[in-house]
Amino acid sequence: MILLAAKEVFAKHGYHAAKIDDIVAAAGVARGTFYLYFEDKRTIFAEIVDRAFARLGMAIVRVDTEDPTRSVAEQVRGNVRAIVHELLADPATTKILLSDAVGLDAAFDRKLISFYEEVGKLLASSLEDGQERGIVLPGDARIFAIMTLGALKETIYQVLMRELAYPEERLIEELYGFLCRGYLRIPG
Amino acid sequence: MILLAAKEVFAKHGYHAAKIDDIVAAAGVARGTFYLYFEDKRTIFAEIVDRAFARLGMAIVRVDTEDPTRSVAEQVRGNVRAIVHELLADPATTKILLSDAVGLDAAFDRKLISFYEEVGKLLASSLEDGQERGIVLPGDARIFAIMTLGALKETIYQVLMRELAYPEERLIEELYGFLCRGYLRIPG
Amino acid sequence: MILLAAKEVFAKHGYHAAKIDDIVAAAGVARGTFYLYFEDKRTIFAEIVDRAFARLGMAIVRVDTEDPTRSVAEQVRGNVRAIVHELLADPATTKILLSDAVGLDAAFDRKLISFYEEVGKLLASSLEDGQERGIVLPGDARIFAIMTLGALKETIYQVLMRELAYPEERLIEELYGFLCRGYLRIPG
Amino acid sequence: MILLAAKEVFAKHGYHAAKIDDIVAAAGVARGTFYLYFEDKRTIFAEIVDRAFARLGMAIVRVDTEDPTRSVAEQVRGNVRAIVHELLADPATTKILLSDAVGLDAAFDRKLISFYEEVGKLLASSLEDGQERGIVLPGDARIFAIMTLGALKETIYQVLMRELAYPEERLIEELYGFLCRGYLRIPG
DNA sequence: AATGAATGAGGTTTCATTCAT
DNA sequence: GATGAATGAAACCTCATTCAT
Repeated sequence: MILLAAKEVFAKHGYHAAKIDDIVAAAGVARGTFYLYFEDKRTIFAEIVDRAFARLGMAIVRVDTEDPTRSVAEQVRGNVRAIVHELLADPATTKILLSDAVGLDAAFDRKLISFYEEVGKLLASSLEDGQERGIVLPGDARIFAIMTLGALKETIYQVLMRELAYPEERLIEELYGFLCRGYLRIPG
Repeated sequence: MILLAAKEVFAKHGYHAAKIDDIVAAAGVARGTFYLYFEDKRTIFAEIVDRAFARLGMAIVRVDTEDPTRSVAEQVRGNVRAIVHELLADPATTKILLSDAVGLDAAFDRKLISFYEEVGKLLASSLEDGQERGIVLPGDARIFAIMTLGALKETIYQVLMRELAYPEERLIEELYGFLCRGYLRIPG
Repeated sequence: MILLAAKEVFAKHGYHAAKIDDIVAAAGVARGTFYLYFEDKRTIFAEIVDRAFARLGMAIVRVDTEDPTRSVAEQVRGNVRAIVHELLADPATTKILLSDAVGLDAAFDRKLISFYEEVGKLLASSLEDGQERGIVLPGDARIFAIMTLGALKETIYQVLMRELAYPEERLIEELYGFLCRGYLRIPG
Repeated sequence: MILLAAKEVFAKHGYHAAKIDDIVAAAGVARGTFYLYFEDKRTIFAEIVDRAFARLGMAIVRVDTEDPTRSVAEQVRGNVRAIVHELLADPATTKILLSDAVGLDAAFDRKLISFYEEVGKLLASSLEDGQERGIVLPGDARIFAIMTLGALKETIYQVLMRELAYPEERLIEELYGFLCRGYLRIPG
């Protein structure tokens, strides 16, 4: 399938270094077949990114602070787990999201920023919810959300790019712990 | 000066959309003159990134837990302040670092990863130092470093790309607070 | 029917802008079906032109200067009328003949020139006949034929392309008059 | 010079069969050089046609029926002579005008029709002038103009395409005679 | 040192045609 | 007979780089 082949090629070479020829060769179809299904290179790349965003969007569940069946801790961990799992399960796509799609062009930057803004809003509103219940420390929820997102993105990015050998569960625990406690205990 | 012009053009359009013509037009020199000073497009871009990395590298100072004149808190805040300031003082370069330089090609990815690895090592070793003194919570210092870097990068990235109106000092405080406490206080 | 659909599409868009897709869409058949009936795009276009030429060829009747039942004037008018009628009755085909088929490629140019040459020969021989009988002024009958053909072609071409609103009979009279008298009466 | 080379190539192969490669080969420059001076194939073709139209437009002079120094006959002959000369002097361009530029696409058709319309208007207004002075027979001057144009175009077209060996002066005389007298003398 | 006209490799895209179903 | 998914040759055009002046 062309989309799959394209995903691998983009992940391997990056957007610009990936030639249509590479994609069709990987897919085992003729050049024309590519253009039968996708308008152009940009379009298939956007398709890959959009699908990934859609999957990720579905992996994130709003935290319900009043849910009697699942503690907030469980729900937060669950979210972190789902996202980390989604990202690590398909490294090619994740590399595309975190590396190739970044700084592609102005229009694509807007798409990325827009997605992260949505995620940020969802997270921030959960955090504000938590702040009302005293579960979340006072402070700017929007920035909390951004920093959380950044910690997560960078962790996954470096794990993938540097091929760091951390088990998934370990990353989840570290991220969760970081959110709960930070790490600095400055005396006095 | 050509380098300055190139910086603005790269920041505005991104690496690939930036044409040599745009750069020389912005610099007010002829096309040939560009190649008198820079080997090629890649080289001038790398030069911009390398200089930025050098400046950033110099902004970061190893935390000395035994310095009697400056508390650790002060030193950490000072580091965060220096980095944030450096990044916000030259938004064009920062946009290049955080957006355009990402996913450019395999070689450039290595350069980026390598810089972040260096920064991570420095930070991690400070953290390990702090752990011995009980100032830093136990845990994987390398991951702490990565998450810290991610929180910082994403904050600056979104502030620049979304033109969020946070005063510099505010961002520093939020980042510092996040490192110290996280934000979650999960009951029970 | 495919030929009909092709005729309309060629007339509307011109040979090169007319895509096989447009033709089969207009004909309501699948792409493959087209190639069941026609070798290729060139062939169906040539078919349209050839049929048109055949019809036109049949519309032209050699003038018989000795026919006791129809005067020469009647016969000439009849020829002009038949040709004009044939051309205006099927504007799509006429546009193809006078516009799309012109300058298509070397081979097609030869086909056109060859048809016009045939028509010219027929006309010229009638004119020579008339010259012997004093009905046609002395002069180069071949050039008379060419100019007559040109006047006719241009008139129809402009009527079609500019959508000039001349009634058929009017055009016939003007053409006939032009052939009989020219229009200049240069004094002295 | 590229324009010259393009003209020859277009005249020889026709618009569509003429490849940019043919043009640059004929011009002895690299492919990129072509695009340095001309936007694309269409543009250089239009440039050739526009220049030809401009030259032809300048060759045509409005007939002044009151000019005491040149008789109307002289002026008409002069016009025919100028146009025929212009067309025969540069056969490549003329072939382009009369063959390749025809039916190229809708936009180009409009350009052609528009030029012929202008020429037609100029001629028609001269003819109307002549009608007032009794020099031109009564009748639709617009159609006279069209038929005149057609006779001229077709004559030149066939002379070029069939390589008919008529001396220039001969063609001028035949055309002039045709306009003055037509050729039919239908008895009774 | 500075220029900018010329270069041409390299990539994208189109669309007439084929052929297995 | 009919279909339409697949083909791939062919052509266009861009733009980083060179080099004679």
